[in-house]
Amino acid sequence: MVQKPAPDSTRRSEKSRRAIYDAALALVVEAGYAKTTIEGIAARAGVGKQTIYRWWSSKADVLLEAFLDLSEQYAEAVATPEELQYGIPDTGDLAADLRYVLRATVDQLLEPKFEAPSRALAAEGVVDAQFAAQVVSRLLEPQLQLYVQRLKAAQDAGDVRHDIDPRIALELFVSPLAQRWLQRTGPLSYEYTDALVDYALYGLAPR
Amino acid sequence: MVQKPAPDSTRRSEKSRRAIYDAALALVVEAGYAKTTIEGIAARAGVGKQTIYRWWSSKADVLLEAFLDLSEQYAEAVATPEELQYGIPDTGDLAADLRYVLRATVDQLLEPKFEAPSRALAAEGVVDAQFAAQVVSRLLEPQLQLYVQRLKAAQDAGDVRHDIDPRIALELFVSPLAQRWLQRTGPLSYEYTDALVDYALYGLAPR
Amino acid sequence: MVQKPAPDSTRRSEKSRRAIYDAALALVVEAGYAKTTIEGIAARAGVGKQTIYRWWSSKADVLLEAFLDLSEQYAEAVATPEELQYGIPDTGDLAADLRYVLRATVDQLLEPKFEAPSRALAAEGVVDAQFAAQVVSRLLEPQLQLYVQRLKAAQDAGDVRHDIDPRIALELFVSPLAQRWLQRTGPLSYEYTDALVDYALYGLAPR
Amino acid sequence: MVQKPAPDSTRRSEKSRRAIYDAALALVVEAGYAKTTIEGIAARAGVGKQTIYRWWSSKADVLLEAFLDLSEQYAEAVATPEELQYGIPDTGDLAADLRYVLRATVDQLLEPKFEAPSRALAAEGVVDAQFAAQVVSRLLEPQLQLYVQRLKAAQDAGDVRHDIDPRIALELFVSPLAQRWLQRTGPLSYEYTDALVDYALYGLAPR
DNA sequence: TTATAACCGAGACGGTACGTCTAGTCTTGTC
DNA sequence: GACAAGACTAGACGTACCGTCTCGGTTATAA
Repeated sequence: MVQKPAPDSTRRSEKSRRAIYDAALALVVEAGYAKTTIEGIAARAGVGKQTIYRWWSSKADVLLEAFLDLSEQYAEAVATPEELQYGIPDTGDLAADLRYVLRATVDQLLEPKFEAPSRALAAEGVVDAQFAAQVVSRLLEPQLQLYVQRLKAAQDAGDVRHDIDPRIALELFVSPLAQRWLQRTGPLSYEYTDALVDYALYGLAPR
Repeated sequence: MVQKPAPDSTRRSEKSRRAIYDAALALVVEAGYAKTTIEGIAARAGVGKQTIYRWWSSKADVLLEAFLDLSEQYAEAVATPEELQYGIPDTGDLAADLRYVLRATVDQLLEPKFEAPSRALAAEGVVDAQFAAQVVSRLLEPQLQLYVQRLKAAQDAGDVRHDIDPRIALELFVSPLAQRWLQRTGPLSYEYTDALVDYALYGLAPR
Repeated sequence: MVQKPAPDSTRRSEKSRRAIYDAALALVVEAGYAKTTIEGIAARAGVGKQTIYRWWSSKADVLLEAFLDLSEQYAEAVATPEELQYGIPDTGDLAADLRYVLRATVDQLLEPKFEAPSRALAAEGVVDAQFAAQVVSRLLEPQLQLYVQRLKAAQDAGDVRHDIDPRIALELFVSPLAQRWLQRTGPLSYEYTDALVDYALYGLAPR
Repeated sequence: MVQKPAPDSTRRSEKSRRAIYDAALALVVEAGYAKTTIEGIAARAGVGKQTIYRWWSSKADVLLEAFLDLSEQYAEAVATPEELQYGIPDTGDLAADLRYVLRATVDQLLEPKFEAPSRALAAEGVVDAQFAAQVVSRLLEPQLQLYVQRLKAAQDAGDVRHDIDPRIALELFVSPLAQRWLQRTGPLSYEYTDALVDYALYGLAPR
């Protein structure tokens, strides 16, 4: 089997890469993922198709990198210095901190520039295990680890049972929100996320 | 706008419909959703393309109906008479009942004949709101309502706080499983689902 | 080989046949032969497709009968009693008679209701030998025989050489007109047809 | 109206063009014009459909160019140097020259590789005025002009009346042959074409 | 006078081809 | 050698008709 020699990344055009990211994100927002095509991205970016095929293996791959790039830019632009380590606030009141973060997540999930590409990546991952591994390791898991850290701190402070696994525990409030958003099984609201925090922390069974 | 007259469903070929369902499901399992085409379904079913376009509006639409049909068949074939009302068991022990059902769900989620089409429907819904509404109302919500009923019974029995909303509460253990499966954010196992039931019922905070 | 039993023509619907003729002719005039379809004819005639397939073997076949019917109607409506035997006038002046008939032919060839179906039949015949045999025997040859008769009369009157074959001779003036019209190799005009009569009767070589 | 940008003909694949010509001609000969499809041509030529649609506007258009190309090749292969100017022989005996050429034409008209595509082009032209203009200007008229030249030479030599129009005169013997062939109104033979030359040159009326 | 068989309008069916669109590869000329 | 441009083979899209078939309904002889 003849292996195509890897392209020389030192000679890569930064301008083209940026144009491709912008075009891919814009098309997904404007036309939807299904109607976004490699040809369309190339045309909008003013780039040859081969330049896309040289550096990425699929439409989804382009979009993943474009979205990661967007997230980075966004984080740099918005975050205050103390949020730059990009954690979940720790005011000592776990419930309040979680309510705050989930409310912020709701806001972000409804912002079209994030929503459209996020959905595209998620959909691709649902159906393509290999791609899902990329999405999880580069996008989802890093975010979930922030919750793990906050929950571990809460365990140290005695606010969370010591026999629970933080990696599972976070799913009690994160996954319901994720599923409602992804599968549209219900509306998103602050009341909803507040309730999730309450139920998750104190359980469904009477005390 | 010119409206095509609706086809006469009384003259519809039952044989063709069945063949289309079978072909669609088989192709999704064998080749994957992305490589499943209307043309391929028609060819495999021994049917003209127009027969598909006459009765369904898209590949996803075909698959949804095929899957609903499959579920019906499966339910009829497998269910014992008392399960035929198709509920969640109520032995009086809520935790045990939920553990049982979630373990069964894990088994089903890993069965290829269910997994492949389920993922396809989910992925389409993630990206297409209109289709998602169909999936939710015809597939997901009916299943979720079974949990609502069981939780209400548990409230009556005093096993669940009276101030919680069952429709939200069920998400504490269902959504984590759904998300791990859909997005592949973690492995599925009986230990995992057992833990979910425990955490959800008794909360994360110490008693 | 199982032979389909011939349909019972005594029970045939005259109304449908007329409607089919009208629809076929109208569509060929309005939309052109290529865009005229059996389905279109059936729809316009308010007739089931099977009613067409029952009585005719092809689109061309329908059109041939429709055109023959039209010609009959036209002949009955227009012809004076003495023309009803439908011959070429014989005033004793062969050249004048031919000039008259060819001028009338030019007029008819340019009339859309005749032109469109005539062209369609001709085109089909060019490419389909079996159909051409129908067209020749039912449409073209009967008309050409009128020239044969007139030329034979002219031979008897001594106006035409006795050693010529009238069936060939008539082509000297008829075929040029036919070809100009069919293949559009030149314009049709009275001057042109007058010239044809002159050249044909008296030859190209100097006397 | 949005105009598709014209493709860059300098980058056109010569190999594909040749393959398309060959496939088109072969299919018309083997299967007939009606059963020759763009898809079939593409498949036989080992070419994408788009490559045909990029360079031609219709099946008829492909065939016209294929036939012109064939004619060129044929002319180069067969013609002796002196025939390469490709005229009608001028031995001084007009009648003999015309008899010779018309006999050769009969032979060619009956050769399947020429007959099938010629008929297809003629049939299309009968029904499509715009296409007919192409056929006439690129195929028919150049051939007819050869007769015009020969007849003008004959006029100079005193063998043809000076008051006749050669462009019309040639039709006296060419059009009958053309019509018999096209519309199959009669058999083709050397006796027939010889008679046409005789009648046309010396007229039908007695001398 | 009914029944019964054909024609009839309607249109669903298995197919085939249309003309368009995009995938992914390859080629050409520019920087 | 990366790049913009775009021609190439391949094949799916959704539509339009083909010619066959099945369905009720409506006549028009034959029982």
